[in-house]
Amino acid sequence: MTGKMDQPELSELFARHGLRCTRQRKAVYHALARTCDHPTAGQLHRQLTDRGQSMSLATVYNTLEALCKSGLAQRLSGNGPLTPDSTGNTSGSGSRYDATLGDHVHIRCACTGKLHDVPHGLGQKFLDAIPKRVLEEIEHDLGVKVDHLQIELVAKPAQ
Amino acid sequence: MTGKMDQPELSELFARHGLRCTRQRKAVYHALARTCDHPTAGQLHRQLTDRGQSMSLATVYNTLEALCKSGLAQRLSGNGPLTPDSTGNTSGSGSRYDATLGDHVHIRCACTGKLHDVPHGLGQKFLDAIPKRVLEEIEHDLGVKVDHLQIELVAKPAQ
DNA sequence: TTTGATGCAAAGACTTTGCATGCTT
DNA sequence: AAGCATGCAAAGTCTTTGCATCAAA
Repeated sequence: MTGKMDQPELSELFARHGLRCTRQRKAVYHALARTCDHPTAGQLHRQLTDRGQSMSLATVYNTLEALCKSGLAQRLSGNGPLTPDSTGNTSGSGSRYDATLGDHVHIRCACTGKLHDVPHGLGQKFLDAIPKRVLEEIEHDLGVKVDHLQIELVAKPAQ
Repeated sequence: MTGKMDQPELSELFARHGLRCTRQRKAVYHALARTCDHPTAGQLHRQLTDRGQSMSLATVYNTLEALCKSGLAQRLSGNGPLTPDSTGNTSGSGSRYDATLGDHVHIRCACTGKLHDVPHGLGQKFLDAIPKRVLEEIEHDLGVKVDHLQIELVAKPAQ
């Protein structure tokens, strides 16, 4: 799992991906890799500055873009619901980011727009059920090479 | 198919969904239902005004929200790539909208961020392959009710 | 030392909102 | 006639960019 990531490993990881290792990048990557919810740039920035980390919002954006370009993170579909939630937070808007590599399944709350990982075992069952044959057929018919899947279950709390 | 939608049908459809039938709403819905790519609000607005339809961008947004709330359209995950394409268009940014009801599969170009429907037959094969059992297991374990799936194949043109 | 990252602030894009006016029902 | 939709413009977010400064390699 990517959860436990201490300094030396991180600096190696960055080096392997051609990224300089700075305090800010370590902080952003660490914060991203540690959660299984999928924060927006703004949420990450608040989270980090609340913990005493000083860094500018622009740097969070730049860092996230660097991480995505180098393959250490991915940008997910953004838009949650349009309206601010009861606490006044506009929690749904803005792109969300994810440091988990490889295909996995997300679940989005239809009410709050929050995005989470489906626990690995369950998500894997889902992915395993997809026949490669169908994917190949789609690739062939449309003349494309499928790079990865993005699967989202939109769900409400059970009644 | 929803493609062929003329006036009287549209006014009935709106009425059934509790929406007033105005020139602008007909235009927006018609434009949305007619394509299988998934335009942003801005793209729709440009498309409509280019065809001589006069309407404000705010109305396009308001109309799309009304359509979504009444169940005639859905908002899709927005974010394509961050950078404007070669023609200077920032084609990827902004929410995309879809007038097709029910689950279906999208394909997104990893380069341009453009979103399209996977042709119905192929998409259906994909969806049919998902075992209900796994979905029920997820619902049970997480205590949720899955409303719908959002599946996106991120792909590049075949080499 | 060289090169790339950061911070700040400003610019830009996307989206929502308030209010007067007009149109559907 | 009543009430909702429209248009406009203004305000609010979210995101990117330019440039001077600073830090990693």
